[in-house]
Amino acid sequence: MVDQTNNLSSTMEDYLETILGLKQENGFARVGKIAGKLKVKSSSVNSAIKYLSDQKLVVHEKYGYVGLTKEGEKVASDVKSKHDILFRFLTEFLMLDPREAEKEACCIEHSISKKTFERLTKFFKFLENDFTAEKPNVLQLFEVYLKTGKKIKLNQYPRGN
Amino acid sequence: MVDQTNNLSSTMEDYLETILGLKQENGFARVGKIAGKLKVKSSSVNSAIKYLSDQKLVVHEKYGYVGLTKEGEKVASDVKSKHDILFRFLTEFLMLDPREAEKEACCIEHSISKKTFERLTKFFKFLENDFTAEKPNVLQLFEVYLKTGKKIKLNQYPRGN
DNA sequence: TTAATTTGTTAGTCTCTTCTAAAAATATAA
DNA sequence: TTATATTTTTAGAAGAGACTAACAAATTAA
Repeated sequence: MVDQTNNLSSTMEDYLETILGLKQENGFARVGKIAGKLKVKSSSVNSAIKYLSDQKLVVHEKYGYVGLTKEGEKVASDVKSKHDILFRFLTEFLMLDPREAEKEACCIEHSISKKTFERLTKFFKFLENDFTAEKPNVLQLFEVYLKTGKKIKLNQYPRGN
Repeated sequence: MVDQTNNLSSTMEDYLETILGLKQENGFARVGKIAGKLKVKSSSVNSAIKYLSDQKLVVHEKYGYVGLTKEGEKVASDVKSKHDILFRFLTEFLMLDPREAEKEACCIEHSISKKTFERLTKFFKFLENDFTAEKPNVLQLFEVYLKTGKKIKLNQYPRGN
């Protein structure tokens, strides 16, 4: 059993997440690209990688590719999952501008608990496919409210679309 | 016009928020109490206060009370507003344990934008008082779903309570 | 009013994360 | 294959924010 007390700083989580992202986009990650994505200098990436290697979250041979260990990949994809659900929540539910939502998800992703993540996930499951007898779902009604300030009743909402 | 570019770290926001909280609870704030709330040493509070004084967000005479300037109070109560709406969201909506929700709100409060705050606020306004023709509202249905995993239809929900 | 206790301040250190500048390795072009 | 350009690494410095330890002021008890 490996030490599961992954008490990583959000900075380090960002590095892992970025490495995962680059691998998914390009098939590989390297120092310069990571720096570019995170808008830091390569030397900062280097320090981070050194630390993450010591933590057995990252593998890296000098001047070569940067990879994730099994453990590192788990951490990275957990963070990414949080990011994604937050992005959905901010765009689909609160109807924020995707660009803003993206930035904001990046911040919040490090702060939410597993439980909150699960609940948000369940909430989207709950909303999936209308389950009421009526057509319009909560989101549609909320959208109307945001636009018009009017709380309409289910039976006032146009049917048959 | 004062410089509104209050690009404060979350640490500094925490100090301001704590000072506001203590003033509301006890009528005043002082170094030791702030340290206690934030679980840091008094010397750390001192450094923070020095910085916040320079920023004209806090007033402090040696060995005396710590107060907020108009500007400082605004920042503090903005953060508190974010905290409160997040707490509501986490407890009332995602139905998280209040203790967990409290801790989590403390983290997220520094990451959410004004827009997100506004949208969350509007969402609660939107939910206020049932506006559908039916009794059960979204929250109640979601609660049932969380507990039973079942998506019930409006017309299957017991009436007349 | 002096002594004891509590509270606040100062000085200096440590960790984290960034940076710059310079050196080393690798990749590309001539 | 040598020269040039790019990328990576190293070393060292800087800032934010925490800490400890020692000192100073204020408060409380004798």
